[in-house]
Amino acid sequence: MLHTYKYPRPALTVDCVVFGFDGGDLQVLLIRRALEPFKNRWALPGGFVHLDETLDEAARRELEEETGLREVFLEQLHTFGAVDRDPRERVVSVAYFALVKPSAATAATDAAEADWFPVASAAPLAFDHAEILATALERLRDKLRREPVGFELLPPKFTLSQLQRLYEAVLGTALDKRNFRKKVLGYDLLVALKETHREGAHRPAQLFRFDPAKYRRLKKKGFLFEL
Amino acid sequence: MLHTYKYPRPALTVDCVVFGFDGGDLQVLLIRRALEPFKNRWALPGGFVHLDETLDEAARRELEEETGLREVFLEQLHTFGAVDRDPRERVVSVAYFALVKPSAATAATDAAEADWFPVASAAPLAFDHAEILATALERLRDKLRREPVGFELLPPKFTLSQLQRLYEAVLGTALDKRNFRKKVLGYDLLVALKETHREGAHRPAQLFRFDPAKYRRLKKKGFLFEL
DNA sequence: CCAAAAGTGTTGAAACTACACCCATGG
DNA sequence: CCATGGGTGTAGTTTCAACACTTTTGG
Repeated sequence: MLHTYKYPRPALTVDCVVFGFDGGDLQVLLIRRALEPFKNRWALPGGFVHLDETLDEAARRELEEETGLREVFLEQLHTFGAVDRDPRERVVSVAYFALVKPSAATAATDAAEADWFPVASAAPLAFDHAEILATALERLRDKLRREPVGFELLPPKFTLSQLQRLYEAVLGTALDKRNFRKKVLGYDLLVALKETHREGAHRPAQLFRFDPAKYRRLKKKGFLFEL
Repeated sequence: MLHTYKYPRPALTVDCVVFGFDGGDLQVLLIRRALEPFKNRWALPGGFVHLDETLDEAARRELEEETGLREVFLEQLHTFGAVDRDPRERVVSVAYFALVKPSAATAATDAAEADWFPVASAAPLAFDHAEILATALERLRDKLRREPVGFELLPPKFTLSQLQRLYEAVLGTALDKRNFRKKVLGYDLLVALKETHREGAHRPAQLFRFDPAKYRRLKKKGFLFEL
């Protein structure tokens, strides 16, 4: 069945910039394209928006279809509409950015043609996806400093050092250990667990979890997180 | 001529939230709709995206066509894609937000069915435009606190009191005069002019202008403006 | 006992808040 | 001369940055 309109319309897609963290590098999830154009190039997961779904729904659907990921932190990023961003025809793309925890991240690797790449060395990408990725990175840095979202990239139980390494990897700066701990704990958003993290030949580390309820309460009172 | 596609496509529009400041209230520019649906209701200026223009270009074109405004500060806000946001058919809208100086603002009033409303008391709006406006307001508050964009809502030459009133109107809080002046001048982004602003039966006020070049230089060095 | 990461306090500098009076003008 | 908004400085408090050593573990 064909669809006919009085005026021409751009095609509308969603693309997702999916970030993960392996303890060392910030990573992006990419899909190897099976079809032309840009056949065999790596690209952001995404696809066409259906008429009966919202943009958010389209992003989640495509993400699940192409990478198997569900229940991730997902947020609209920016809409890209350069006239020639797709060589075939006019395509406008609503970009999303997603954060996934390491547990989910490994699942994604099973997906057919998906793989993780350190953001620093992301191969040449299809379309304008390099630009989209750059925009997403900028936004992530901003968000990390102003909202407690780092936890979305860590396991539910994590150590302060893991959290610090994440901040350092994303922001690209070294942070002072004592000041970092003071500040983070000062917000009183982390609960110390009765467990420790043992690994390697050194003192075990205290595990914490993030308390989202506490954060919501604080946010309502106009509280501003700032790393 | 008709246009035919293999899969159905949403229509794609842009909508602009245009803010102005009259010295007292923050205002939005609205258009009275001439056609159904929502005939005679007030709505955000906007319209369909053409195939040969970027989204930014579409926003600027529509703005000029419907309000006569040109050369305004314009930035993409968010894309709205609820399935039933337009009762006729699926329409996805890329929302923009714009800041205009008082001089330009008066021009807009001449436009056929355009008028300014205090944001607080914006009449019932068409479609989901109230939601778009709310999102834009949130963004404006955020932006005003983190980037020096307030000047886009003031005349090229302005007094510190005008600037402070703008901040107070947008943020909805009273600010301490001395601290405000100290902070703003401390950034060294304003140049004191040799003119004063005389008005009313009191001491004339020093006029300033914003120095965009200075700001660009500072920004490159990782400087963060914060009111 | 050695290597490796976890954990912990203090001090000086800078930034923030609160606050009250004199100044220049027009009417 | 009076009403109106313009303009200015300080002191106490809080926040920030810099900085080095001890602890616990596994091998």
